[in-house]
Amino acid sequence: MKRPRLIVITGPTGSGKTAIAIDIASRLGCDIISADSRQIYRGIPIGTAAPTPEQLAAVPHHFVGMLDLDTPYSAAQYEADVLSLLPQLWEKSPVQVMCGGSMMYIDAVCDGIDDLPTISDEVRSRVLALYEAEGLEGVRRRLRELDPVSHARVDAPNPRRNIHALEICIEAGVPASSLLTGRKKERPFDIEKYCIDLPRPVLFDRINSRVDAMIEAGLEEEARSVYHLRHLNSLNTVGYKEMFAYFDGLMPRDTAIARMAKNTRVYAKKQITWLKKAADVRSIDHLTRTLRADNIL
RNA sequence: GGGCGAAUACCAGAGUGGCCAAAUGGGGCAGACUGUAAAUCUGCUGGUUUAUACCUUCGGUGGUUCGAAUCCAUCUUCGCCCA
Repeated sequence: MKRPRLIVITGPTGSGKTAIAIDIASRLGCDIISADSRQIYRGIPIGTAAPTPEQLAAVPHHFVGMLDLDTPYSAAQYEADVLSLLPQLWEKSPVQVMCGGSMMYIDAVCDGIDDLPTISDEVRSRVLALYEAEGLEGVRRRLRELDPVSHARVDAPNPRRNIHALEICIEAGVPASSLLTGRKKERPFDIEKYCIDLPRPVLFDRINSRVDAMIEAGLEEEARSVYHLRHLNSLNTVGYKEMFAYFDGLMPRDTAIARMAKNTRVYAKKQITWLKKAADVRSIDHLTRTLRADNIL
């Protein structure tokens, strides 16, 4: 019996993943599992370049526009959700397509991440209080007491990482580092990763014009409509941050738009860096070639 | 024609005798990443393959000085003001 397959299509933002994935999925007759930490939210389709209603109608999508903006979500949650969904999808087709640029989400599904406790509100606010009272130093000090290994390993000047390590220690009652196995999880399916790799000037041109298109499509209105929720993590997102700054009078509109494009380019670069490190990613051409050979494309 | 002011690295902009290859911001480049990841954080950004080292830079030229981006003279360009 053949193992089911998961075809992962990824690449930096603006590289054209969505269109390619839809093309391929529609020919394969499968669904699309979106791997995008922002398109998963409802109400922000323009700024996140979510698939259009037509695209959504062409191929069944999962994890798009699924959550309210105030619902917390995470890579681990995504891993669990995808793993529980996949068996149902495979009943329809032995090949499924995952598409997205949230590299950590993709890794969570493909390689797994270690089981860590969910941080309770109580622990979260306790650590936050410590951070506010004693700063990063205070957090680092406490972390060193509870978990010297993490203290040494965590990116010292990074508040979020230190806070999180400490939260895990407190929540779990054991050192966070003791919970990390560093082992890849075995999956009962084959995974193939493909990446769209455009020349940087081409990619950056696409990003710049996509920002203009978003503005034309009404990004400003969309951002206004969620402005009251701006403190939420789901809106700590390129496109919205800059618009909010403009609304708050922190910068002129033109500057906000220019920064949006710039920050999108920076984001793309981070994705490229992540992709460079991944050894198991092949070029998208490889996929289209094999599909053509099989007469699917 | 006269008076004043300005000229600094990719850009903006500090620096006004030694601690200056030159603050800071922007932009650019590179990287980290195990439950907020479109997040969060880091490094580099005159040259010399490494450098607590050397070399070349602060509009041009010539001086003063042990030592100049910083002082003087002069030239050039730009801005403002008076004709």
